Amino acid sequence: MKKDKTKITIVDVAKRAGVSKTTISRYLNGKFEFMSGESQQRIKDIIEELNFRPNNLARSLKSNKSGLIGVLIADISNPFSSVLVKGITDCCKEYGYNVVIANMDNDSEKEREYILSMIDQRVEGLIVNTTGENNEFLKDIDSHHIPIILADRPIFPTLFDTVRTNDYQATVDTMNYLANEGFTRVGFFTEPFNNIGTRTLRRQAYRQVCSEVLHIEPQEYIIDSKDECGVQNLVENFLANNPGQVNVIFTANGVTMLSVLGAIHRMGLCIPRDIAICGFDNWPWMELIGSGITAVSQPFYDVGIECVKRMIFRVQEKTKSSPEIIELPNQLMIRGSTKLDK
Amino acid sequence: MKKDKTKITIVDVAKRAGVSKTTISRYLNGKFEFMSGESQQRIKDIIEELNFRPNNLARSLKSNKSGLIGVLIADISNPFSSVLVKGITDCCKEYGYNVVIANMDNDSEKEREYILSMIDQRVEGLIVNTTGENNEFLKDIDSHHIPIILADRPIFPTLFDTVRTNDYQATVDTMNYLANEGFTRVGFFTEPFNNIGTRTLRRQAYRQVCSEVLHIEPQEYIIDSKDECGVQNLVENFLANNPGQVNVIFTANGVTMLSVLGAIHRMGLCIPRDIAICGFDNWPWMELIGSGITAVSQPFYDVGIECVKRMIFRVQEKTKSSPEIIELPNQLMIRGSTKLDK
DNA sequence: GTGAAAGCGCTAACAT
DNA sequence: ATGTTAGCGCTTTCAC
Repeated sequence: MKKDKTKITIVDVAKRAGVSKTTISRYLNGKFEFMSGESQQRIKDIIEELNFRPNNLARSLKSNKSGLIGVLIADISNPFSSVLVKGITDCCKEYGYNVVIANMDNDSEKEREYILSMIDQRVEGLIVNTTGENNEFLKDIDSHHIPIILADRPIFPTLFDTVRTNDYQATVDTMNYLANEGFTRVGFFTEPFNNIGTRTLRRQAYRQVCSEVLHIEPQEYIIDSKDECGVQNLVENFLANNPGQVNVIFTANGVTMLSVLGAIHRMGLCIPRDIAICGFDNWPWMELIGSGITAVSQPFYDVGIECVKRMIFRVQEKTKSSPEIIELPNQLMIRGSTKLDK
Repeated sequence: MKKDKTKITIVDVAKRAGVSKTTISRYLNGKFEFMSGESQQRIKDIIEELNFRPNNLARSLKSNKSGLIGVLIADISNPFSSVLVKGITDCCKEYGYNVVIANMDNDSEKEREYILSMIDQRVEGLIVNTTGENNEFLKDIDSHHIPIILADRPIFPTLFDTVRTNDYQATVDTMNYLANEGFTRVGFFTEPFNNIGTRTLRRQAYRQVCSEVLHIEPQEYIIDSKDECGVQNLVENFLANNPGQVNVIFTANGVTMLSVLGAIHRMGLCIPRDIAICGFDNWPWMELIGSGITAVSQPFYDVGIECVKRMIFRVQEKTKSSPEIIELPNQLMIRGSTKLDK
């Protein structure tokens, strides 16, 4: 039906309409005051007839605004990421931005490469779920005058706008809940910390409640989620180290939860009779395991939304204000995996 | 440490280095044969000193190559999507492309908007996990000479390159397995078909085995996964309709599986004693439900990879060849949810 | 109400 | 080995 043999430009439209390209440009930018009603209609028809679409590359070059926001995700296969990305893309659409996305694969080298590549693309801002290994590098990026918003994972001291969840408080609350429930030993299972602010915060909170409320030594187990056998050993260790106690495992994130649940399943243990468990990240399937897995539900979608809103604020502000931390509330979903028969 | 008060360009570098901008351009493009070793070193130093990064917008405008690939995802919150996206981004990185991503939210209107927006951005190709409602529109896009690759969801008749999994055969195989296992009734649970090729194919295969192997009437249940109550009713119906039979539920995708499992869980039924179940999409947590959920594992990561490879082929080919279907194999993961006591 | 012309930052003939 | 020049497609003064 429609055809266009070769790239058609504003000039083609202008010729066909018998006006100058200035007028076409004005039309494209909605400045209809500067043309007659006839011209306007004519141009409209011709654009449709030629199936013309303005070249944003050229527009962007002129205006120095690409309409692009760069999003760097530490590990996009983490289910957390897709919810975050959904929040970001949904909100960007509202503001008329497009999203360039990159997957770091937990590799700080890739993170650096991508950041530079995004700058080359002249993205107007960067939303970063950081691998945690590029703090210095990120600071340098500031010299490119590109706003950076950290998603979920803070960097200390606070140099950038950060949108995160109240992990510290949520951990404290969960630990207190466990203490009230009658648990006497809590094992903290986590992936390696790797400078990731979120994990570190959760550990701090865990330690605090251990010493101040439970009056026990922290018991921390660092797992390698790819090593099934290793995870199983750690679970065994935890149980062996705490005979006669009321034990519960606290996992620092969803990946760890999945690994530990796998180990428990292979070991044939019954939740919560043999071992209770709870942890960060809440997913629909958690309702389906036994009588449900107690979990901290994190508002990742909203984190995405808030990141974009802050980004827009930064892009529009005239004089640079100081970085801000936006903290969103987590919610503890209590299910059967931490309910003791009383 | 490094500073740049204002946007610095190739001209600034040229001035500082005492050469013409052509030479800088050559340097940026690695054409070192065209300059002395000294110039090369000088330029290198100055670029670092000024913290200069070439403006890709300008480069792209010149070369008419944005280095961008557009990716349209029907529903990015579907776990399937994040694996697909990971495949795509990983592979794009290898070929030096960046990825612009958009979430359709299963909305065909948004799909159209985004496609146009991507064309405006001059993406070099489009990878589309389509909502299934824009077949005509997609055809028109061809007039923009932009290669389109369909990811996972085919459109019939075949007008575009498509990378998908062998759903038809996998469904037939699974159905045959169920028949062999001793099941006499298979209920097919799915979300509305909505023109989505994948779902339609699975239904066809289901029907074929019903009539040719099991010699039963197909029993299809269309669920609304948001309506918990409704799902539960359908499961009850299925059981009520088939008293005295050996029943199994076959779910057409992961979302349906989750809904149906939720209903079964709330109804207090035991898998597989009261009801057996299996279906499309395999996720780690499926090992953890009872004695495991039998599922068809789909190679979504590889689908992503193949989409990009095909895209690269299209971008580079001189004369347009006809569309091709690339079919990747699924794998049936047999677990306890379909094992009958014998 | 409309147009001519300069220029965004870069690339690529075509010189020399 | 290096520079001059003419654009890429669009926006935006400034002039009529």
